[in-house]
Amino acid sequence: MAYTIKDVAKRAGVGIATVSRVLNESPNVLPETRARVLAVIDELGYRPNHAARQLVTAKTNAIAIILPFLTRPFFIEVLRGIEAVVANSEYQLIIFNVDSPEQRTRYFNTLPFLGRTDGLLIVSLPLAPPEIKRLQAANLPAVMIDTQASNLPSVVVDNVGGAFKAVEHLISQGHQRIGFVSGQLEPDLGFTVNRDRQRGYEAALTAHHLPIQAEYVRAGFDRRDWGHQAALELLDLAEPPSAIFAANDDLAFGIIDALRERGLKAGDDLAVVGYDDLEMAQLIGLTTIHQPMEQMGRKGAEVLLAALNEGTRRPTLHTLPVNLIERTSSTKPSKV
Amino acid sequence: MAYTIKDVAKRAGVGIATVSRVLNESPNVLPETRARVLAVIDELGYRPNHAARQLVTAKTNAIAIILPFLTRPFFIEVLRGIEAVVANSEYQLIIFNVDSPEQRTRYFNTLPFLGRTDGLLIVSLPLAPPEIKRLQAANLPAVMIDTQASNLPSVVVDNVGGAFKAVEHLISQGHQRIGFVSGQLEPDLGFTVNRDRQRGYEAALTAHHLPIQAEYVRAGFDRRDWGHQAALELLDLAEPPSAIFAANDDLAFGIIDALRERGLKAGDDLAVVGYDDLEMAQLIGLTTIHQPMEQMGRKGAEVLLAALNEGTRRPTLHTLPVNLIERTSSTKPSKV
DNA sequence: ATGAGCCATGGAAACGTTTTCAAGGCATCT
DNA sequence: AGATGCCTTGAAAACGTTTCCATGGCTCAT
Repeated sequence: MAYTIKDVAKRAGVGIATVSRVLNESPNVLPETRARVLAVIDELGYRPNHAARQLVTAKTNAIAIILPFLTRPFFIEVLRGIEAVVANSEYQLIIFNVDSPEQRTRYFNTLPFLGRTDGLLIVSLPLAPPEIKRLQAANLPAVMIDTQASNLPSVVVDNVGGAFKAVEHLISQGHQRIGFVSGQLEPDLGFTVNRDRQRGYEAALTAHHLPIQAEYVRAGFDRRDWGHQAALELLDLAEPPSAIFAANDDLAFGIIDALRERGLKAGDDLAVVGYDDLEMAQLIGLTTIHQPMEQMGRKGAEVLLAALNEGTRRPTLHTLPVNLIERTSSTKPSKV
Repeated sequence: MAYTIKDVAKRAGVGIATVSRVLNESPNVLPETRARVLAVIDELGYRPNHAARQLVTAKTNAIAIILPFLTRPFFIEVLRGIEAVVANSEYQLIIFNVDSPEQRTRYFNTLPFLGRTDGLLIVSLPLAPPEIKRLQAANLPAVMIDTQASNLPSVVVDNVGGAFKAVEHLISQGHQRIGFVSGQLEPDLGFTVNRDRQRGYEAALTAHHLPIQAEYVRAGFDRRDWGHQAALELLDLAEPPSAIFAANDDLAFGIIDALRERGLKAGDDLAVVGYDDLEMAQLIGLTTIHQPMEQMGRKGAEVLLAALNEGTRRPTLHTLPVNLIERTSSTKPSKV
């Protein structure tokens, strides 16, 4: 079929080893030899066979990214950051989406990327110790993004601190009764975001000597319609909160929707703060915690590439900062 | 390092050919032999080496997807559909994002996926004839999604027809002066969406004996802020349009934003129709053309997999339907 | 009983590289 | 002039599979 290194060698009147040396930019090749070989390569349109190369070098030049819920904006942004970095490297990006606990288990049991990739980026999915052990046994460098493992490099944001900031902001606006709406606290796939943000919520209340009221905490699902429903439930309480902190922007959108349904307006009638700073948050004036999603992806990819190229493999923890973006959904309420 | 087929053969007391036969589910193996080999495989935790296998079979078990602007919702949805199908196959998904004309050129000139993938999914990027020729010369099956090539299987939606529907809807609501806001008509990367939708816009006007007025057509950029700016420009005309058809939802969001700035409301004061039916369109009540983005991805992936498995390679054209979703942004205007 | 044919199996070639090792040429130093 | 050593080069081994081909045992029909 396609030309092989042998064809090039024959045509250039050299041995295949010399062609290989030219291909791999070995310094010990006479300039004129190199030129001749390159000319033949160009003439034939020769391209080295990846599989053969991989077989002998045991290097795939690919890395895999494993992430859940390809549909959610957060993961897309992370993916973007990763892609941007990887595209500028010699590596290719193989993507594995996990949408269910079964799929997750299957992936980490069968390790389908083993032998197909040089490294692994794991987004948001916490790993059990035996799973980590298996990765390390397979000698597969891995970097965790938005989740943490003590013996793997990890890139995270401070979810507890971010939630603390959000709630503290509401308190500084004079709010005393602050609701919390989030997805499952112990979800199937083991994310800890919601739990962490709840912790930040509680810490902020406690720090300001406010009570933690169970009826103000609504943990349900990571879906907009849950935000909607939870907001209605909170509004129907005998003493409804005057502000709501949503564990992510999507929930906040649902909440704002519910308010509108009741003829209320976020900001004027009830303060709402979200988390993520999705593009849409700006559009509708949602106060929220900005987290550098794309940058998390970038950072994670950079750490992995560094590990691959330089062999560095210390399990460093990179914590990226989050900050509050004040918009109209949390302006000072008329009545406190 | 890892165990090889030789280790398994030796330990099972068979030849390597027999192990290979077991691995590949060849029928001509005695059940007891098979069982013995499988036991050893399990015992050693043996896993076949991909590179070696690829080298001899010339099959990679991977497909590549090339798409622009990983950040835009449309492409994400398509990607989702593709991923869903591919995940259930034996193939892995390698992703190439192209954000600039240079990158596009580089990809299609160097064909970095050549020899690394068995097939190609190309999203939205039109291909020049020589590029197609090169793909076919390399014997790389490819399927186009949201773009069309006469000699490659293609999955498209009817953009002209969709735009026609949108504008016809506005006309049926009594509108006579209808603006059109879109991104570049001849963009760098060669998309034809905007051009196609403009054609639909003009066709609808003509079909209903309405004039095509140049000042009502605002082609600029595929960005929300352009929608914003274009809307303001249209409003400032001596005789502003009473309705605007936006070539995509994102532009429509910008338009609605601009209206709000002027104290106007989409639907009440000026009708707005978008295109895409993004999730957010529902949230803000935008009338829009729904296109089955995820399904396009699914269909494209299915066509490619069929081509790979069955060797079918006819350049069939699959056109998916679009339909109008009526919401509040296009309710009957007070004054016509 | 004998030949034909089938089935399970193993040996070995082939896939296309990289890399090791040996060798030859040439310049430099003594 | 001869020895030393570096630089360039090529032959061949190795990587771990699949697959072709040959072989031997067995069944079945004659």
